[in-house]
Amino acid sequence: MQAKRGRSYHHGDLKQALRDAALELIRERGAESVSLREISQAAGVSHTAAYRHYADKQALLADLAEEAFRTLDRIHRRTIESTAGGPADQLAACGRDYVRFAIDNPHLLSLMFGNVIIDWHAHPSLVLAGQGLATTLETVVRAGQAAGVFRAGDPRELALAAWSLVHGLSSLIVGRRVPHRGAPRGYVERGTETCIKLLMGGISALPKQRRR
Amino acid sequence: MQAKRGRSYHHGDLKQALRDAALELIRERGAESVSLREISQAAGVSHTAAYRHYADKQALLADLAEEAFRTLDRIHRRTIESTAGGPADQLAACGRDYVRFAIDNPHLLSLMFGNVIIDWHAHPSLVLAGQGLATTLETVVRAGQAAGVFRAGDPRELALAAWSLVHGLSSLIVGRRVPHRGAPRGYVERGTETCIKLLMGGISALPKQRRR
DNA sequence: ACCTGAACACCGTTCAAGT
DNA sequence: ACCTGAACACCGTTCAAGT
Repeated sequence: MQAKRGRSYHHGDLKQALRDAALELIRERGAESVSLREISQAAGVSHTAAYRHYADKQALLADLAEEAFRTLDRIHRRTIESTAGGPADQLAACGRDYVRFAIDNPHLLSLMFGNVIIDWHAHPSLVLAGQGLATTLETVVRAGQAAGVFRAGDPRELALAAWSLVHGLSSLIVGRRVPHRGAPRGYVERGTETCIKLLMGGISALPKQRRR
Repeated sequence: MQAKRGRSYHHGDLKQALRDAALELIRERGAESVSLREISQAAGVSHTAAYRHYADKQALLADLAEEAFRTLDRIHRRTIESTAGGPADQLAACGRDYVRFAIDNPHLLSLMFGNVIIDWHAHPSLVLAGQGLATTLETVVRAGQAAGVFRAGDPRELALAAWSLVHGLSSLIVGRRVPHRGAPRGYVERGTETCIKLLMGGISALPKQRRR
């Protein structure tokens, strides 16, 4: 976490200072409402200094999105590690993690999945970080199939279905398409559990009577 | 479709001309990349003329999003009407409609669900159009429960789960988070069917052995 | 090597003025 | 009533210049 070179410039590490400033502003108001100029100002440099470290504004946003993808993936992997009940419980726990991450970081979810970053393919390491998230889910699905608790089929497609469910719910909550405030207490929580139940019911290899 | 007043102004109906021009530009390049000035230019008026008909750019975008919500809802209602096999088939058909709409109109889906429109609550008729979409799905879920083919539970939560699944898939496809081009032929189609199957497996009231 | 300041071509929005 | 054109305060980005 130290500057790689001397102290011949302002911040020791302007790139990290820009990241920090940008992340804070985006967390508050969303990437659409934050300009590169005010990020630079918040980092204490002139409005063109960022171009020494990023090709353009998109590159800075892509860097932050990449970090967010890796953070969420790390949360998933830790949860998988610390959940003892097998793949079904692990997948359900990851789903809850995902929704909680979205609720706690709504503007980050938009950055990761909205089209703030226009040309996704222009940022290969971002693509990789996104694929990492998908791969982790796929691993759990494969484990569940191997254990005979998840139904047969292409694991990538089953993982996609699981991802779609929790991502769709997160996206609807964050976008306020679903009553959030002003809804009966615990509505989001119960909606999440209903989604998880639907996922478990749909992915399970066991007949319905056997479960729970 | 006629101008409500005389021909004392350019287009007969500038508001509609603005809508048309905006919709075409957004379909091509996405709302984030289209300016109000070029929409006005495409409609053949000065860059401030739009303010006679919309409070600001957000209001124009909200108008288009509202139209898109109503279009998708109309598609759903027609599908429900023309699908004979009962609520399960109707819900599955709506899911396929939803994903197809997203693939055919990626930039519209972003407009409807991304955070291009910053203050969702500032546009009450847009909120209503969005709720209409949810209500239609809820109606099918209620019908399925009444017929005993869908499991018991709060129909709003079950409808939310169904919506989440197809919306999440659509959103991942449109955002290119899931291999689209360059993927094995029919990957999206098979992924969609896997999602629908998961939905049906999760929402069904019947034991697994009885289905299909 | 790293940062600044002026400059350029754009934005969204306002407002007085024209018909 | 409807539209225009100048003006304002912003953008992202480029580039010559400073240390």
